Amino acid sequence: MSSEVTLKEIAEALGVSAMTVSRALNNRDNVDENTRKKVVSKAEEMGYTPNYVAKSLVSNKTFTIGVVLPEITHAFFPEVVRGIEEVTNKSNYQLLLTNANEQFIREKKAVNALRSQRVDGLLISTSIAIDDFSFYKQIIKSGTSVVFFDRCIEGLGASCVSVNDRTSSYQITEHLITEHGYTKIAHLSGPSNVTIGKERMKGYMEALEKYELPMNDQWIIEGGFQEDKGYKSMKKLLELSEEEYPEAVVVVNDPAAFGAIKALKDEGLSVPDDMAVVGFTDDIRAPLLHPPLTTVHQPAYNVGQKAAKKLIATIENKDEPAENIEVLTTLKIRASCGCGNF
Amino acid sequence: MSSEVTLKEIAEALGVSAMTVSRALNNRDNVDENTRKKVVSKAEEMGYTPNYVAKSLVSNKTFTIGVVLPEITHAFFPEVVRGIEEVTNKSNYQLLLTNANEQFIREKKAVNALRSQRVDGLLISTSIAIDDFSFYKQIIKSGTSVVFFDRCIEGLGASCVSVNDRTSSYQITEHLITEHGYTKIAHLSGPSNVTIGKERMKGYMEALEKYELPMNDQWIIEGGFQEDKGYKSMKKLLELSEEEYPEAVVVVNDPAAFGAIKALKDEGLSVPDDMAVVGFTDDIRAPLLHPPLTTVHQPAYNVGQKAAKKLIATIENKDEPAENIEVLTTLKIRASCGCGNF
DNA sequence: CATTGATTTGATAACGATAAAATATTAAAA
DNA sequence: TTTTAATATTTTATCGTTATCAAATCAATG
Repeated sequence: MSSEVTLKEIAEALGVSAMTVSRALNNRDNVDENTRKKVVSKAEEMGYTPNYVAKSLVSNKTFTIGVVLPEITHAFFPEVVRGIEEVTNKSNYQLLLTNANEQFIREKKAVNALRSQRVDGLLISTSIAIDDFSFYKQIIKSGTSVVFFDRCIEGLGASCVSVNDRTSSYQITEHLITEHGYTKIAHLSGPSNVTIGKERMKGYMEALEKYELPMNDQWIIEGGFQEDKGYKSMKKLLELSEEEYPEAVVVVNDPAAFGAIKALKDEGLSVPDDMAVVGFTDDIRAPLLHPPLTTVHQPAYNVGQKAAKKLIATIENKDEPAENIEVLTTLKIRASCGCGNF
Repeated sequence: MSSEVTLKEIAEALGVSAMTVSRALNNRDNVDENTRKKVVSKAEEMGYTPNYVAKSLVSNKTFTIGVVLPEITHAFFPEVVRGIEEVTNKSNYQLLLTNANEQFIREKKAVNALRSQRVDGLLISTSIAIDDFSFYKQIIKSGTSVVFFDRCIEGLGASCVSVNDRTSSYQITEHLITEHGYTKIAHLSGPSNVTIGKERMKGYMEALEKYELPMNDQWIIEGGFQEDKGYKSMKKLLELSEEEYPEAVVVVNDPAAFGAIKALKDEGLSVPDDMAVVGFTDDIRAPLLHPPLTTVHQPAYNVGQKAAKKLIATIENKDEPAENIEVLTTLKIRASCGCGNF
């Protein structure tokens, strides 16, 4: 960052001690009003910017929060980041943003880097494929402030902000059953080792159980969160004979639902007449689809705000109790489920 | 961040000096292989994470890059960030992300904060409404590495990665003229004090001049980059009498075009039959619109990559010459311009 | 066995800021 | 004017790491 002006240089220029300059610039008491004015104007004149690196070394505080995302696409996470941003900005924390790209190795690397940067706390949405929690267990035990969001790891004593995945998934499945009378309902799931994947699957199954509908292993296809994964899963589902086709499909999220719908269209099938499709996320593109996608609206911005607030509270008060915060979703009924008039 | 293990503590535990531990962990020569092994395993055992804050204080290097965005919506910038991210990740730099929310005061605050954090360099896309460049002039003169992207400030000696806004705007306007024979073409512009706003306006005007079409002040409406701004601008355009309506409208970017189309629909007008509309950005939603939006595809990811690469080169070699890099766009011809078959 | 040279380790200072303790200065009270 | 109290300033040490130079250890050579 080039050679910057230091306190000492200002001090020398004025013939006072560095300490006095420090005091003056930080508005502490015990500084003569004249001295303060002289110092402030000199600092301005010399283009002084305080060195937070040095400050942090003394105070053991960086006013920096590390954010670990599993992906940065157009959909959910940028919106969460906006929510985080709004809160941290008000409290003068800076965001160190990292993207693990759905790989736990990169996630680990990112977390370690952030810890080395001595961030004051971590906001983490964990990548898929974690089976070993010892990494986070140790970090949390070491006293690091952590708040998980969306993709949480439970049982580690850290707070968690998520969406009521299970009940939302239940509700949208229920909608297909009670409003449309579908009895053959499939599920294109996410990876089973990610909480949200598991939870959404559970909600789907609970709804089927409740209404005593047939559960068919061939109708449950494990895939992923991306469009191409949804496409593949649907292709696989369509390998069944036509008589075995379900009437409706609950897809784990919107991007995957986009892929699934594309697969249906590629096969010459129509949505929702041949097969109804519902998603989860309320991606910005969902209302623009043909037909507009029925989905679960996730208040991403709100998730970000809540997580950031909780983390800052935890940072600034070590006795802040951990809690699981569930942000509530709303159903967005559009046309892809078979509802008309859209 | 809680109490962390230090070099000294490891040193004491092993009965050696801190210096030896430092050397061992940083793979310097002049360390006995046995000592190194002992140190490394002890560090592992004690859960040591190097304190980059202290390291930075000595080395005057933070391996951190500050990014200043004018907004974080779903469209262009998250994609740019992904591109930046890809490059910085490979070079082990961390990203400090800030959002100025289109306000220069916040932008200034963000830049100062980042400078205080002693970032190694800055990637800046400047907010609208800057009339005074002295702020950046001083920063660049102080030796700070800066690369502007998308919304550049020229003439300050800093590199800049942008899109060929003027010629792209020219081309899409030309398309309206030569392919569709429109002679009455309006422009909903961005704020005139932002480079990209100015450039796109210029391209539009050059096309009109080239083809000797009438230029009408009532057809040039200054607005902004957001959907609501586009909506308002179009409403204003529609205050003209119907005979004065243009046949086509070039909108400064896609979100504003979405707003403009909404305004047209609200007035009962159809796109493109009553009025053709084209945008700029190739927002993820553009192909999903009714009708799909003809627009200019901006390689956002590529802009991010190029900007990050240039910045890192500048950081690591102070003699790296400044340059203006123009990333080329492509026309995305869809249906909103009047082209059929979509 | 002393000498040389290489290798390995240690002590000290420094990076830029601040906390805490020690002085110095000024103002108020006796 | 002296004493005391209040205010203002300086000095020293410290945060965790590394650069630099000094010291110690070791191996090889004559």
